[in-house]
Amino acid sequence: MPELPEVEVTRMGIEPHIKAKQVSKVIVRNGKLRWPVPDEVQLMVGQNIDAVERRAKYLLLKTARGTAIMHLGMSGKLCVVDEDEQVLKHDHIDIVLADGKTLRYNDPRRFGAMLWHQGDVSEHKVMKNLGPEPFAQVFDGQYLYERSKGKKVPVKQFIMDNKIVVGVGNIYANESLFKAGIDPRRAAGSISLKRYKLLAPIVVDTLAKSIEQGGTTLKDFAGADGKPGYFAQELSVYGRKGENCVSCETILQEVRLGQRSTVFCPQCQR
DNA sequence: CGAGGGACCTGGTTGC
DNA sequence: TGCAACCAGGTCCCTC
Repeated sequence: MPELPEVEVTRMGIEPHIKAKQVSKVIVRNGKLRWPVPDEVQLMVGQNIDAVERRAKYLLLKTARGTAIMHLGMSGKLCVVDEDEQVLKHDHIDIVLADGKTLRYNDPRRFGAMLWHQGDVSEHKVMKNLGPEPFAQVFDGQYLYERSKGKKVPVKQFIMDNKIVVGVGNIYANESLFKAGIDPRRAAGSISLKRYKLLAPIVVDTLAKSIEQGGTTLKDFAGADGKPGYFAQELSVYGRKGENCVSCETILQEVRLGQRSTVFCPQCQR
């Protein structure tokens, strides 16, 4: 998937095409996503899309009647196409607009979701337990340090925990820990305030830089306009197991933490 | 409560 | 070339 930068790049890409537009039809070709797509999504029909927001890796399409909550899972994509654009394999949902454009959701693995919520979205079950946005004021080294106290979980899993901070996926967790010089296997609770004060802004900068560059292009990500992201060129450790550390030339090692591949430099990261 | 693992899916790559 | 095994950006949910 799309990690947070990819979701934000998607949001920025689709917003100008769908904001303030009226929905004329919602076509659900295959509603078997992570959760069944509820019939309530039809409540969008006739409504205007008032806002296109993001919370964590969820995209929120707000209307007066309720909010469509969308998640891209591991392989989801949203593109704006003409209504009569040929339907391809895995094009599961169309949100057709009155101006002839369509927001089209494609997701081979179907780990993504489309849900509907009336009222305050932050109360929805997928939203209510989320930690702060990395770009929020409260997210800093002090915050991470306080939350990490007593935790034995490896620091990489700690920063990927959505209850701690949202939006830090596998790529950016690997990259941020490398830049901060922290061994991803270390117990979260054993890391000093000083090091968390180094790490927090690095996480923020890494995500921000990736957003600026249009996300990271991996197997199947492209922005809403179909253009690939350029952040992949910036990756120091992710996907580079067995290659040389960009800083000290040591061979990068891989371990699995929480069943996720974790690449690090045993020399630079302590 | 925390830690650990399976589950959900398809498709691309790797290795025999 | 064929086919099985393994891997992938996420996150929920179960058991211990």
